[in-house]
Amino acid sequence: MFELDVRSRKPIYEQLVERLKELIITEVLSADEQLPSVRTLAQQLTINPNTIQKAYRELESQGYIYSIKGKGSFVSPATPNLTSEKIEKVKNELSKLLSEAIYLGITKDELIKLIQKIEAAVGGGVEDDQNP
Amino acid sequence: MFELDVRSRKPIYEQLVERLKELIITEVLSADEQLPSVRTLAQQLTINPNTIQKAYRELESQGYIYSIKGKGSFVSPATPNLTSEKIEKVKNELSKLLSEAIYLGITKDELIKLIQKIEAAVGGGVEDDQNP
DNA sequence: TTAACTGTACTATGAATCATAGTACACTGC
DNA sequence: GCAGTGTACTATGATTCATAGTACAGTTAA
Repeated sequence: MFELDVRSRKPIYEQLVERLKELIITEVLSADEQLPSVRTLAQQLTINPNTIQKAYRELESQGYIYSIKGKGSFVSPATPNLTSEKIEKVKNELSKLLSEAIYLGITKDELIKLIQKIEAAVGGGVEDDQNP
Repeated sequence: MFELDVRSRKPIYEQLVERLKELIITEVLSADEQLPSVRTLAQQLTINPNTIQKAYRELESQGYIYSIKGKGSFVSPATPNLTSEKIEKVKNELSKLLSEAIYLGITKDELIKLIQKIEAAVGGGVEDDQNP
């Protein structure tokens, strides 16, 4: 479920944040579902509990999960709250990447297809399940 | 022209790489145009020449610029050569960011508009100018 | 040729970050 | 109480980042 590259230049905790975000966004992890405990996950991945904690802290600050002392960490049910500022940031990163993609020869049509594919997979977050 | 944040967690040389890529992609810097020398730019930005060199080396390895000993560093005229592998990497990053964007509530229509806007600004790198 | 520029390649140093180890405390649920 | 949970520290070693300094090779114009 987690593929970590310990010799990557990208910090382990960042890899964890990315991977968990992915699982939450694609709804592999459902809302209010309990995540593995800091110690359990650390043991599974044979890394330090502090590293897990750092990833969880980051995810919580970004609104993707919430933690309750003594109980555990859980997937946030709704869209993160940091919306406006966060959205600007994502749009900004997206603009840079899209420019690079076009520069590298990826066509507009390809990009639109990519969006449609992803939208179908993610489902726009909120959906009524009227079109199964 | 260059806005560097020395206290950012993002390394200075990475900020430089990003910014220069942006200027090249948007054709603010033309093909074969000479970049400031390592020492000159370092003096202008009041940072170490080694940091500039690291950024230039990275840009050269990615195919965005080329350097000639004794002459200088110049903007590469064509699309980078690392295409296939590089394209896969960009597509991968793009997928993650697009998923996050959709999750944050940005609609497919907004994303398509963003693409069109960027495509107009960048021009797709190679164009026949048949549709002005 | 000389002088002044260019890129490039080293070594060394200090600061910051990352991951680890270990300890401790507060809370929950059985 | 006890075993689980999150959380907050300190400390240490490895790595990365940016700096300073030196050196060498190539280009260009005086």
